[in-house]
This record gives sequence, structure tokens and C-alpha cells, in this order.
Amino acid sequence: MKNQEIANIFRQIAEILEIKGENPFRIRAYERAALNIESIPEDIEVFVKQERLKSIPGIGKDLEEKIKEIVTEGRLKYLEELKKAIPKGLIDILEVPGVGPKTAKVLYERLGVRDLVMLERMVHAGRVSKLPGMKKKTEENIIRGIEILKRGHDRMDLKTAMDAADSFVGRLKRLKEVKKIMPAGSLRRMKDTVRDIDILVSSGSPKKVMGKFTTLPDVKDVLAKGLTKSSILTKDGIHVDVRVIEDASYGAALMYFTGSKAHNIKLRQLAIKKGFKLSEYGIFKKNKKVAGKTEKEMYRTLGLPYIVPELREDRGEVEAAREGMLPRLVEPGDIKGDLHVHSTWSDGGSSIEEVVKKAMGMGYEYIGITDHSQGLKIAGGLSKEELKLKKKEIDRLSKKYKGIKILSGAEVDIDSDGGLDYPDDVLSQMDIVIGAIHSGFKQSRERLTARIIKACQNKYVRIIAHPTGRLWGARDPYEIDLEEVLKACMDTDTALEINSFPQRLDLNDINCRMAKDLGVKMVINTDAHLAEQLEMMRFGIACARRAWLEKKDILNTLPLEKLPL
DNA sequence: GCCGTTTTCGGCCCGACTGTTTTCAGTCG
Repeated sequence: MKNQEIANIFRQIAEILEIKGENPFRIRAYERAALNIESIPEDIEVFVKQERLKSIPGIGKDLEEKIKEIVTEGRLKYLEELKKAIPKGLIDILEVPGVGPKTAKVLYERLGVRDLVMLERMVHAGRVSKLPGMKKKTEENIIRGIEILKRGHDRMDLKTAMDAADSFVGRLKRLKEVKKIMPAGSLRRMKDTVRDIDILVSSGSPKKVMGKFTTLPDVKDVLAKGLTKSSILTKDGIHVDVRVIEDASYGAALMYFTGSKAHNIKLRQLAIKKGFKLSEYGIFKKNKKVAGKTEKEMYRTLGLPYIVPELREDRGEVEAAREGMLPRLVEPGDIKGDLHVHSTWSDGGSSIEEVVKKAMGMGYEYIGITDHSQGLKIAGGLSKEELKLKKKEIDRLSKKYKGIKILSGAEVDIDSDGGLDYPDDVLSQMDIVIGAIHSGFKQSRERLTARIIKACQNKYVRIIAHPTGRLWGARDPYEIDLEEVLKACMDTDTALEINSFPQRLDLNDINCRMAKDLGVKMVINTDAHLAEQLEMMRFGIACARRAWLEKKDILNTLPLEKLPL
């Protein structure tokens, strides 16, 4: 997959051009191309072979040539030339919040600043405030910007973001001046990681709302404070924006604030074509507002059906909407069961009975108890004898709880050669068999891929769990050839798991959409190790929805009798 | 650099906040 590599190259070009003060539209062309290329669910080399590069939006004659060069030569001469003209550290300077290309250019040309260290030195020496258009305040802002950057303005996982947003929303809600309030931004789009939290409020007294927001106990720094827009930094270093708008523009503001940026631009272009002007205040025809109160009304005015936030990435959703071809996305109510759950029999913290009760509470038809296999000692893997005892326990509980089918299964370790940790005669006794890799992550891409493919070929393996092994922030994904794995899944009718844990993000939305396009069945599981973790299902569903997956694409939307077990 | 139910040239999304100005440029989302 060269897609990401090419996108990265185009982004680097954009950054350098920015410092050079190039035509901003040319810069945006590179950024737009990068965004489009990385969100294509197919390998770009296929486009090269079939001479279809120009069918990608934002790719014209010039970028087509550049992509071809990268694919065939493995490098881009143009970028290498550009790099020679600009010191590498200067790009880091652009990362400092508040410092843009113009400032970076002045710093470089007037003070010779070529990296962050030097910038810091110049600021502290008071040299920056001697520059034209810069004074004491500018220096303070740069210092603060560097601090924010150093603290690691990293993305959070979706759950962390949701919890933080809930806390702000909860406290602001208590103000009687707040009419409506809702988190927007990438959080509302349910993106797997979130950088900033955006909250939209409708109110007739913005002053009150902003006053409260900027003085909440969690607030460490107020970055900006206005009547419609304010930004703060929490003590945990989370950036929160609040936007206050009057009720009549709530829908327009929600749309604008939810994004994505690319989706918004697309809609604004569409509005222009239809003779409208679209902003966060509404849709206007000759200064007369024709829509704005609700998002539905906004989309309708543009001649479109409502597009759910998860799809708003400019990955074809606007075109699909126009043609009435939007997918009917999978919903929480479609999920009939969770097929990957651990219990106290291995490394889980809840008994099977506790898991069963929780699953019934969620309205499931079935629940798969899939503890680890014998070789995985560290996670309390079950010996063959223990498996028999566990089966007895499940039989006993099945009599007690008639409203749900308890599936007896295992998450079977795939060994370093692709073999499975239980022999076939043991696997054949199980209701559900999941294959997963738990060791040997450092093997070559080819070997890891071959292991998974071999596991797919075992006739008892129904599901491959966490196929890339990533633990966000803790472990990088091991490298596999996802396309080969997808092909094997298709050939052997094996489902690929979307792991619902917010820190896993094993298969992202783009991977999943690629799977869908190839016709591979997906399964949304939680891999819960505690009964209450069955609730994590919502995050897996979010990933599936962002990948355009429908009920029919998901194995565990099937009723029990239709499950291919 | 891309792109065309007005265009193959001349556009390219729109508005808020800040700091430094004295009407606006830079940055951000």
C-alpha cells in the first residue's frame, strides 16, 4: 500500500511550499490530493496500472506524473529539490500553534531560525519582539505554543474524548442560558482518534456561557475568548473549543462545526453552484437566509438527503447522497450478539454467568465465550481438560438462561508457523473458533501474512481477531499484507474482526471499507474481559459505520439460526 | 495545481479571534 506514503510526500511538499510563500491554492491542491489518496480504499498502484489516476478527485496531469514517479522510482525528485532549499527544522516550526508560514518565513529570513531549539533561544533573548509586527505578546504566544507542542498535542482515543466532552457538556448544561448543547467535530463523526473537542451551544446570552466555560475548574489556559468562539486548554492538556450560536442557526453551525473540513468545502461548492452561499449561519440566497435551523433542512436545501456524521469525510458521500445511493448503515439494534468475550476461565474478570446476564441485558440472541487456548499461559489459556469442564459449565448455564444461546468457543493462538493451538478434533467440538496472533510480532511481513492465511484455511476457524495487533500508544501494529489476508478471508469464508476497544483500532475505517469492497464479511466484537465491557460495542459499530458497512456486511447481525458456525 | 450545466482561464469555502495596527494581516478550524 503506497497510498499513505504518497499522501505523506504530498503533505511534505505542501508544508515546504507554505514556508516558501507559494500560491495558497497550489498548496491546497497538494493537501487535497494527499487527503483523497489516503482515503482511497484501494491500492493506488492498481490505479497506476489501469491508467485511472485522473479519476481520483484532485489529481490532474501534473500529480499523475508525480504519483507514477513515486510508484516506479520509489522517490520524488521534486520533493528532494524542495528539501534542499529549506532546512528540515523549519517545518517543525510550523507545528507550533500560532506560528504559520508567514511568521516562520520572517523568523527564518531575519533571525536565521532553522529549528525549534533556535526559535526558543531567540524568543528568550527578546530578539523576536524586535521584528516588524511582533511585540511582547507575540513572544508569549510562541513560548506557550512551544509548550503545547512539547507536551505532545497528541490525539486521544475516542472514549477519552467522549468522557472529557461529557464532563464539559454536563457542567455547561446547568446554565439556564444554555438552550441546546452538543459535542461536534471529529468526536461527533466518531473518528477513532480525536485531537480537539468541539462543543456547540445555542443561547441568547453568549457572554454568560463563555464566562462560565472559560472559568470552569478544569481550565488551565484560555487560548481565545470571544462572544461566538472560545478555546481553552484543560489541565490534562486537552484542547476544547466552544462555539455559541443563536437557535435559528443551530443546524448550520452544527454542520459547520461537525465537519469534516473536506465535507464542508464540498457542500459549499455545491451551494455556490446552486446560487447559494453557505456558512455556519445558514444557507443564503442574495443575503436572505433560506435554511439554518436544522441540519436536515440544510441538506434538503442543497438537494440532498441527510448525511450522518460518520460519513462526512468527502469520501464519496456527497455524490452518493445526490444519487440516492447512501448506504443504510449498520445500527446498534442490528447486532444480535458478541462473538468474542473472555471469562474467568482464562484472563477475564467476570464469570460466564455475569457475561451472560449482561448480554441478555443488551438484548442479544447469542454470546460467544471465547477464552484463550492452552499455549497462551500468560493469559490463563485452557487445557483440553479445562475445556471439557468449561463446556459443562456452559451446558448448566444454558439450562438456566433459556433466552440466549451461549456459544462455547475459543480464541485460538496461531503459532509462529500458522498452526493452531488445539488439534482439529478439539476445534470441531466448539461452537465458535477465533484465530489470533499473540506472539512473534517481529516476524517479517511475509511470514506474518502467511501465518494468518494458513489459519484462515483451517476449516474450523470462522473469525480472525485483531489482525494487526496494534495497541494504541503501547504497541505498533505488526506488518501484514492486508490485501492478501482479505483475499484469503474471502476464499475461505472467514470473517475479519472489528475489535471494538477504542485503544485497539486494529482495522481502521479505510481498511474496513476495502474489506467491504472486496466482499469480505466483517464481525464486530468487543474482546471484552469484563462483563460491562460488552458496552464497547458502540465503538466497533462506529468504525463500521465510518467504513460504510451495512447490516448485510456484518456477520453478527445474523440471527442465530443463520450464523455459519 | 485542479477544474468547468456559465469558464480551457481565472477562479478556487467562509468566518472568528488576536495582536498590531489605525484598517488589517496572520492563523486557525
